[in-house]
Amino acid sequence: MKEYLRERISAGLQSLGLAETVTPTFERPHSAGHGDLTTNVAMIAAKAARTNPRKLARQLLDRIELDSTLVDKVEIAGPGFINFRFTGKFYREQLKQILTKKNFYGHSNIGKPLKTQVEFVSANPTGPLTVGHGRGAVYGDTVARLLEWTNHDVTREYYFNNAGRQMRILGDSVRLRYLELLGDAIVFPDDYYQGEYIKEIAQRLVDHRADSLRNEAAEGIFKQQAEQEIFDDIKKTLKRLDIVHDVFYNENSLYETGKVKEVIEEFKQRGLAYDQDGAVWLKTSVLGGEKDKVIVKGTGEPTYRLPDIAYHREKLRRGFELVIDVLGADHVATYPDVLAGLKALGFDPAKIKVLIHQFVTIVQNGEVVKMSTRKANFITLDELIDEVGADVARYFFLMRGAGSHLNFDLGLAKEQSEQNPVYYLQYAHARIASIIRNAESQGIDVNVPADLSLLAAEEELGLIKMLVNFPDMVESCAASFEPHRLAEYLHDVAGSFHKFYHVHKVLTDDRALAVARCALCLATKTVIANGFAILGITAPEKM
RNA sequence: GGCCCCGUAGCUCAAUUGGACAGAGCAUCAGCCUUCUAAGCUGAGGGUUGCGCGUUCGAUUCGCGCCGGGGUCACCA
Repeated sequence: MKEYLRERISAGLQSLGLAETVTPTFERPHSAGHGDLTTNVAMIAAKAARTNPRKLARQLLDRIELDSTLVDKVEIAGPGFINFRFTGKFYREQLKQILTKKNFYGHSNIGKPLKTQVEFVSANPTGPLTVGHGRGAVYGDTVARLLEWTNHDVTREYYFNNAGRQMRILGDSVRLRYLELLGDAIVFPDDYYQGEYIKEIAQRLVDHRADSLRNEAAEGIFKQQAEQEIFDDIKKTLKRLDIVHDVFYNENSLYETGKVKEVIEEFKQRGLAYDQDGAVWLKTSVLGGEKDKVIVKGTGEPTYRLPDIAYHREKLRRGFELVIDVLGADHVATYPDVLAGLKALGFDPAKIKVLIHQFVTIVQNGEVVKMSTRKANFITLDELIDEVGADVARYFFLMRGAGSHLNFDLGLAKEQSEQNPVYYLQYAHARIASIIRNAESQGIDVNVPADLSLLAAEEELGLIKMLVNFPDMVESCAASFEPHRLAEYLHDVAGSFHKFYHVHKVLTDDRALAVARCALCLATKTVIANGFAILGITAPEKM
């Protein structure tokens, strides 16, 4: 429809000699009184046309012809908006599309499919996932789902590092707890992992291996055991939220295959790296950065920058045309160096989109809880899911924009879980399912073609119009990586449905009308279910 | 101090990416179940969109300057 109007309006502008000044755009007015679609071309072009917007709009409309079976009414309103209202026929056709396409309604083939990677979570296996990780996990997964619905080929990837200082400390933390359980007197350093889970891992080692590990090194069995158990837990937690990664990429492999070394060599060859004070420096200052940065320390160990650049180079070498990194706000400062480094190596950084989500502030009993894995001061994602369930947890993280610093009051989340917005949506779905069951038990065949022209009431048309927006909604949410707008939209759909439900009885004695309303119910159910599929929320048949 | 996010109803957050009267939920108050699920619906109150300039037909949205909160600026990841 937009395409049709765009073509018509463009033709009109052409004949007025204004085709160069403006390309028409259309949007849905928020007020129903302003029609179904609106354009502001007349206001934008008015200056160049040396006339006032309303006059220009009039001239424009006089020069074009519109298909009256699609467009019911055109109005010039306000400062110069042109409002279009579509015919019932047009909407009935759209409604049929929903009923025909079912699970696929909202899938779009627009744009060329890109081989896409979404990297998210990527927490090192030093402890359980926290509520803080939850936001990135759910956000990343939902962005991946949106991209799948817009026909991209998506790989979900988890990047981790099982070497390095933190993992060494993790292994030694387990070793000390193990010795403690054996009755040895130990000194447990403050900067070691304080969590209970460390003791549990140590306990299992005692159970299975008794005191046979007394002289083992921290980096051996202790670290391995910890890594494995913690990783298993992380995967289990993610699975509860219906998040499954396709690839777990180990940072270490970049060293083993010589990729890291290659990158250093190449930087040096290009004159972008140099030795100084025993370290290797990258000339980030000539790549747009403020100052040069160290990529290999005096100890011979690289800083995070180097493997990150090597990793992203591999991403692009693996053929990904779109690479999405989902990062927490604490990583904002890290990616410019990585992108600059890639550009210097001859890769196109525009293929990489970095999505930053702000932190979740945890509030408990009116106090802000500072989370730290090492200090074991955290609320785990598992605890949250135990309390409120996976659907509420997912919805909670998705209902706000990624850029908002959201406050999470755990007590409130528990209290409100019975009255959580997600139930409002699920209730609409369950309600429809129930109506359809009743219809079938009354012998109404809900699948026969209905006379949709019977749906003429305000609440019916309002609902239909809402439903028809779904594909556009999916597309624009995917394009802007903003799942929260889909959540808002579904909330509105549910609202429209509940209103319709209260005003009109679906299963009336008028059989033809009942069938038509059932069709509307089924279409609504489809849109809600498809929206839930994108958000990763279950669509209950009963509540 | 430099850079990045944020500041909207009592609280938590939206606002179609510059559009028409700034909207939801929670909380408060008043109504609606002998009708398909009341986890629902209807109505009321609640706002100088942190403050001040500017850009233009039009600003919550863009620019500049303040104020306040968070993050980040390592040979830590």
